[in-house]
Amino acid sequence: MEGIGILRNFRKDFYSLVSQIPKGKVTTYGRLAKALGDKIAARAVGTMLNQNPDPITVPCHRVIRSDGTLGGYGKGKEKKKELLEREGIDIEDGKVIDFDDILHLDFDSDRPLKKLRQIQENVKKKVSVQDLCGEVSKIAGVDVSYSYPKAYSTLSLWDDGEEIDRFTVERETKFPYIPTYLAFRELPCLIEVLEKAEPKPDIVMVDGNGVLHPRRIGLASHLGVEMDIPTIGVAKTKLCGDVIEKVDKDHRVSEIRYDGELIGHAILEGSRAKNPIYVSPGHHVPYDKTAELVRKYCEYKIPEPIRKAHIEAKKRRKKDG
DNA sequence: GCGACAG
DNA sequence: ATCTTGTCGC
Repeated sequence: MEGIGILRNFRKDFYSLVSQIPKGKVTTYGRLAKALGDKIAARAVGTMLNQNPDPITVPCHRVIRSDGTLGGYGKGKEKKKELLEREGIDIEDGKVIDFDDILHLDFDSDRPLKKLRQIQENVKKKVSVQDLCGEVSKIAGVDVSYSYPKAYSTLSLWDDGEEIDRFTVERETKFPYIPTYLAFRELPCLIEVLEKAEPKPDIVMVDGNGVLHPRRIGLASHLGVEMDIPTIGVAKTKLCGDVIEKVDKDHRVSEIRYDGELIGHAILEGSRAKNPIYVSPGHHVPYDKTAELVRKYCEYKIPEPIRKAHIEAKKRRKKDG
């Protein structure tokens, strides 16, 4: 996989960025996200600060919210306030005063997320929704469960409507969850579990999007190109796009469009399901075949291969995680 | 307060 | 994704 170096060092590089904030200055979650290359990572910034391995060299107390309020702190907000005031920062009514003057902006960063976007653009060129999966009998569903920093990836293998195998692999999480960059977190896990699958599935259902993505390169599509296998993306909530027509018991399928372009379908199956799932081609599977195949495997809201994988991965996490 | 960004 | 008891509803 391209950009593996970035993935391995992403967290370390982030903590180095935080260490650049000098005493007497502050920055915001969003500014740090921008320094990483994409403001969408603001919440991931908060999560990583929360996992700060060394508060001595990584001054996460100097990261506050864009409205001047302090935000969270591992040892409590009072401790954060105390540390900031000790560094000469004025706080009134829980807000930092004279914000602009002490805002640290000039981070020395190579903006790793910008590079990852470039990788996505390159991979996207290789995505195809042409039918190359042929006659489908063997289907795999994959899902990943987390107990930081461990990741448990489970594969559920089906042949002719019957589950024939199910197993889990364990590895370290190297990259945080950042919306639209999910592939860089889960791809290593999914590739590892899929390489061990025997026999090889004709098609893989992934817990995440395919081309239903702002850059048309979600996890399922990225995985499909990376391993050169047919894939389908199945998401439980909507990442982007508009559901054209309301889905209910009578209208179980609706197109999802983004900038007027078809990028997937909302599908409501399973008698107890209230909200739809969001389905899109990953690689080498057309839109109609994607929707048809997913519906066929929906006993409940989520297609069975993914559901079984999901339950098993969670079980493994709770057992030895 | 609303809207909201896969896992 | 994870943190988490009981509870409401089909």
